[in-house]
Amino acid sequence: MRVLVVDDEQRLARTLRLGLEAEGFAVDVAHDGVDGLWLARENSYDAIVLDLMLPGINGYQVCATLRAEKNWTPILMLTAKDGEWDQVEGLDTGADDYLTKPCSFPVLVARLRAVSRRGARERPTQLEVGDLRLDPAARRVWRGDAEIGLTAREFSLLAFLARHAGDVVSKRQILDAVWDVDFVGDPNIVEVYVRHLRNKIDRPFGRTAIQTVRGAGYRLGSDGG
Amino acid sequence: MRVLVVDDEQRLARTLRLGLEAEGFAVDVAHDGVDGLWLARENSYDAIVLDLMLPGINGYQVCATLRAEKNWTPILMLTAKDGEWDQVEGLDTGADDYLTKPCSFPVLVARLRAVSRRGARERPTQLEVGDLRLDPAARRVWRGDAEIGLTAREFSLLAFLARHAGDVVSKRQILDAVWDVDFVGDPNIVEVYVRHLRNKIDRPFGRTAIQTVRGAGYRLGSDGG
DNA sequence: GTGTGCCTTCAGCTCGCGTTCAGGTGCGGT
DNA sequence: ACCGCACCTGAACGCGAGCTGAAGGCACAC
Repeated sequence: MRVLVVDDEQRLARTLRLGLEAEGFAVDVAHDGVDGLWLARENSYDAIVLDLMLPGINGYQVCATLRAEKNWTPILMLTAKDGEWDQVEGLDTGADDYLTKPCSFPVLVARLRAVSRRGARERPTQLEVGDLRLDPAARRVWRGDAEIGLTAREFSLLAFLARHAGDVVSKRQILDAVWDVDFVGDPNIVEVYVRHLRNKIDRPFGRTAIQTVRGAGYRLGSDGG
Repeated sequence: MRVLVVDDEQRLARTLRLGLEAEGFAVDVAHDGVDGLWLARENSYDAIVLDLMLPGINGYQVCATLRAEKNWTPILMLTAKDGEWDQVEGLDTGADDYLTKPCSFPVLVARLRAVSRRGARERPTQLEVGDLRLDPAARRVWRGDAEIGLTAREFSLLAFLARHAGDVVSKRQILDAVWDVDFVGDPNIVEVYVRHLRNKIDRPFGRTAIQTVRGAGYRLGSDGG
């Protein structure tokens, strides 16, 4: 779970980062609207926590800009205002949920989970690449009619490749998405898991769906398999 | 699209009426549980927005009463932040969705549409997964012809799994839905209850309807049992 | 008070999974 | 032809997710 926190209050931002990381989120932080917008564009987050009041461009504008760019990353808006329900009127910037500061941390985490889950639900139910079929919700994979058992990591990796089917994805991109943005350790782990996958989804079927692009990364293609 | 709003806060009810009408809904408003119940009985709505805290009879009772009367109109329950959840025993009141106040208007509309859409395709009185059958209203469960006695928690858990049959649900999702959004305590409780359930609905029948998906959660499936 | 049933906590255990490592292989560059 | 680097391979290891049995605590009935 990757989360972007955009808040100019250093102390709050820091608290959020630490707390969310403790909850198992991978957290990026931006301290103003420009940085936040840039990070949101460059990366793919599961959710964005966005403070309304920001130096430079404010939360509304960040949100509206992203939506205008067809970026549907779930956004949880933080507002210091009282009068809570006033937000109801005319607040259609495209945020998925609102929270009034101060709010309790468990509440924020719960809402964040709800919001990102809802975003996830709107993604395609099934992924298909050639005769390879995977169901992210059920966490199941088939090659033709044969179901294949994968471990959690193997599944995450395959799902990531499938979402970028036909494209080359670098080892770094894979580490960021399947492991953690700040993964430290031997990148060889990717090769190891690619091998596991090939042994399960390719070799038994005489296929080569996962191709190595030397010096660039890997590509999942329907051709060759 | 006819919608009934039941809320005793005049200002909020007014805001909702105007907003929803602007969205093209036909809106009726009731300011207490008795009126709400009466309107819900007399008319046929596509959805009901129901505040939990009401003078006289509360939202929970309204919901339970309607369900007891086999009225399956989709219900979107509104709760104030924190605390009120505690009063909702087992969280299985028969409401179709919950929303915590304050919430954004777009969110409310989206959820309302989702809920009424779900209701549109003939809400099943009973949940069926393979030869497992459960009646949420009566809180009874059968495997084939044999009725199985479950405790409140066991039933809530099974009902939640059944509503997401075929999909993997994480331990966290289960805690949020069956226990509380801000449940604190040993998540091991989920494993314990899964075990209880298996001992009652699977083992005696030589089935494995509840599958463990290591690193991801649990899945209730018709296959495998 | 006594008893019963349910919810929750805890500690011990097991095995699968994730990760690391130490070679091995082959492609690309010069 | 040679070399270096990127990638492949097989095995080994440590850990932690999930399973289990038991016991404590609480509410409710009698």
